[in-house]
Amino acid sequence: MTVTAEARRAQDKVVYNAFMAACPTRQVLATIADKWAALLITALADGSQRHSELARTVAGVSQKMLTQTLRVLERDGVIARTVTASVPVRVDYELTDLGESLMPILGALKTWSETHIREIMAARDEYEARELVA
Amino acid sequence: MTVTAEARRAQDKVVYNAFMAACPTRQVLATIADKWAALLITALADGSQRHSELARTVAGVSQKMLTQTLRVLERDGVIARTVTASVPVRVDYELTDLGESLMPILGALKTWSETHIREIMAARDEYEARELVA
DNA sequence: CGGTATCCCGGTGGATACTG
DNA sequence: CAGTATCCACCGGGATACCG
Repeated sequence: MTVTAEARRAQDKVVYNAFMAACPTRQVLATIADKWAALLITALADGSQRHSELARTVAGVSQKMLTQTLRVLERDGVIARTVTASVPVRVDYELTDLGESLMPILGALKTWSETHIREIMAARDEYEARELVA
Repeated sequence: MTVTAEARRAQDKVVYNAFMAACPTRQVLATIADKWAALLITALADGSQRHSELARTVAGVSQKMLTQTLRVLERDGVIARTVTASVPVRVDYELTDLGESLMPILGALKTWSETHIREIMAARDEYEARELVA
């Protein structure tokens, strides 16, 4: 019965969406685990930086993504944006307490990554090697 | 001078790419922080599961993304795939030692998320409120 | 200086159908 | 059951140009 199958899938989707929306970890990952966020947070761990400083610190980020990512982090209360009305304008970004509290986790992740990256690379090489046989 | 500006940007890009490729944390985030990976790893934390079990546990994932994500995790040595040649075929997935070693971090992330999700939500609401004024 | 606005390409990921 | 293949809509994100 096609109709009920479709209905079932639609229902699954609703349940799934509710699940996704409710899952705090997903929310947090969505905020801090995208292409630039973790890098920016880490960059700000050492102290506040101006927009242009961040652009240099996190080399390779485009204007657009820098601003966009900063907005999301500001929106979620991880960083604070301070505008100083001078000529030219000066904008500083710094971690909030919430942002600071994230550092231990990012630190642990960094440590784990540096410790295990070789294993991962080795696993990849091995996997590639097996692929060549097939 | 347009030429040098372009050359500069190209050079920045090379430096950036090298930086990205060399950064272990980025590699790890690319592996575990995508839409489904963290969910799958967490699902396997309680013990091995079959392909179809995972599909049910992580409700909402498509066949394609389930298989694709499992492949990446297998490739990076985070999970192990075991095929039992029977009829029908049986495929089990389980965490490797490397995958297990990831759990404390994922656990910490989960704890942090559950602890601070309210603050994040509050920050968002406040941000939205400010937006309305402007 | 610190942004917006616009264009557009490529990759992500969902839906569907088919295979061993 | 587990996986592959195809098609396609969507949007992430880079390049560029323009504003306050």
